[in-house]
Amino acid sequence: MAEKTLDISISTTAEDFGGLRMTKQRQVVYDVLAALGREHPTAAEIFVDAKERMPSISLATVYNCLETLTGAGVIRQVCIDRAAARYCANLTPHAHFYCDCCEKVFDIELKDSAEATSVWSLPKGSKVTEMQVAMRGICGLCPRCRSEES
Amino acid sequence: MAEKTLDISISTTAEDFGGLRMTKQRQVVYDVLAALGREHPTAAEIFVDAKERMPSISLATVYNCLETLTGAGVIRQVCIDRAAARYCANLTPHAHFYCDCCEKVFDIELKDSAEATSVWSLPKGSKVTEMQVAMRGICGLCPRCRSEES
DNA sequence: GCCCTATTTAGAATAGTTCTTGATCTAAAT
DNA sequence: ATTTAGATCAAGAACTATTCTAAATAGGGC
Repeated sequence: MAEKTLDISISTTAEDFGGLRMTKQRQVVYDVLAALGREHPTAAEIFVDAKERMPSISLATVYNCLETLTGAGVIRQVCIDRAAARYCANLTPHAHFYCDCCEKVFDIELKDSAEATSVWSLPKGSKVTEMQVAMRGICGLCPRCRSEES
Repeated sequence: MAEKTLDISISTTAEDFGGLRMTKQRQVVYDVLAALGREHPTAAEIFVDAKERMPSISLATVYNCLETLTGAGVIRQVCIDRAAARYCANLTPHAHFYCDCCEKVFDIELKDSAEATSVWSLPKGSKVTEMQVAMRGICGLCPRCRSEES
């Protein structure tokens, strides 16, 4: 599977994206996250992989980069309960499903032409800028999780 | 506003609820949370109020009680990003809205006859046992937040 | 190349939460 | 009433994820 790094590196290497520089460290952090695909790694996990590509990088920098990239809207932070924050490069509107059985985090896509906020009765005049939807249960995808169902 | 403590104290004081004892401390923690209504206090905030009713109570006990009550399904834990966990005694299916302007947390009810998961394309065979929906934006409810809108 | 500022590094500090230990309480059995 | 076993509590230590701090470094504009 080719690494999905082009989106960002072509358009922003050594240039600005939203007023920020795409530094080597930020590029590495983004690349690592994109390479991990749908795995939703934590900062510590990203740090391990980033260190392979750039041994001098520090954990604080990984945190800084993740914050910068999140602020720039290039990646998303995913918080499930109070566990360590996870990150993903999938920017389509989607929810997260944590499987109690296999302990993985899955992306759940929005149904065709559905609107994530549509089932909620929001007060008039309110404006939603961000939405995080986290579900927990049994994914039913892997054999073990299928048998787990009562 | 009368304190909404009866639900639990009548049925469970000194008795079991789900195999657990409703101890004085658990009762106090529940009462404090219920009395705070829709304010979504943190453990530390609950601790302050609980100490007024029972000066000997400790923070660790507040944490223990909150965990126990959450596990028993009597209250809900609400996590928004990585901020301190908040708690609420409102058990109806609802989402949370954090207002960036007034920094309050509001309950958002489900629309009539709507299903919270209905907009998401869940994999076949999956089973959702819990769902947390957190929105962030401007509530538009108080005057300041109304003027905040562009 | 030099200067200015943004960024990085490493480690200390912090906040929220969990863990540990011994004390206390409760319910049930004696 | 006493004993016993197990659950719960209090206090503080420990832990974890994250943020902060200060000094070093890097990169773009001149």
